Amino acid sequence: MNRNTTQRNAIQEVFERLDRPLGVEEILSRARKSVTSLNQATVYRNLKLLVGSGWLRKINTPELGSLYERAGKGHHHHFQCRSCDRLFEISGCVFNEEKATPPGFVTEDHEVFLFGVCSACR
Amino acid sequence: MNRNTTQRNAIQEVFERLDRPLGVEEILSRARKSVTSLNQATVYRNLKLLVGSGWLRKINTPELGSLYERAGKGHHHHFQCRSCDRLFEISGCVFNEEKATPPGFVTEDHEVFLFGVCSACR
DNA sequence: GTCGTTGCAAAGCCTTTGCAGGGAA
DNA sequence: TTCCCTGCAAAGGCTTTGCAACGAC
Repeated sequence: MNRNTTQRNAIQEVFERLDRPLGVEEILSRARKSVTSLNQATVYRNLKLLVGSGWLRKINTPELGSLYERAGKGHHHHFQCRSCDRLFEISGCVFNEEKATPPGFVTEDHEVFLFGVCSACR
Repeated sequence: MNRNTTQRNAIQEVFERLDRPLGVEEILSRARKSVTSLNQATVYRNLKLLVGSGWLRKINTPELGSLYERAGKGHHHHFQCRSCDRLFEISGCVFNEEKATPPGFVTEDHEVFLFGVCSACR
């Protein structure tokens, strides 16, 4: 079974504190404030482990590469601010899957990304 | 100015013939049928050139990496078949940007990906 | 004492770039 | 003849993996 390590705890604490989608680089630099020796490979391994255990969800964004967010928030979409390059969670979903699906196709899932300027950058 | 090369012509012909989003690997292998010596670096360079000239558009998909499609088709979205891993263009857009935008945010653009099974695979 | 975990370095993808030769205009 | 374009190989990002030492239990 999984063990409790300071490295993994540091990574999880970063997510709990910031509560928004994060990239590897930011996770690494922030978690290093508590565990100086933290290695990039360790971050990758733990992100994979946390995704596998259902604690994290991986988001493959069109413009920011792969980001990670806490799982279990229900279906939602994301907003990318082109000014500060941060990704925000948009709760709720007003997207009509049925209307958008071409005849003959079967839609199982969908993903929406909005791009623009966030309230803090305006 | 740009010159007319057999390599670039071969690449463009692949798009004209298939008329759907294509990845580098598929472009390369198909274009090689007419230009055997075609190199991967040449494909990358021409794709960038064709995007720059407005002939192609680059699509960064969440699950299939970067694909390219002919530009100038107007705003539309994409459907990814999880059975054959092909990307389809969905004409029209029933997405309400305003409704989806969080208060205080400004949306300039959006992107939608549907996932499921295409008509051919059903 | 186990065996999951870590750091480090090497290796793997995908994409870009330097360079010298080749070809379009 | 010019100089854009190509093939090849090397190099760059990002991510994964092999290995020996380490540490949780």
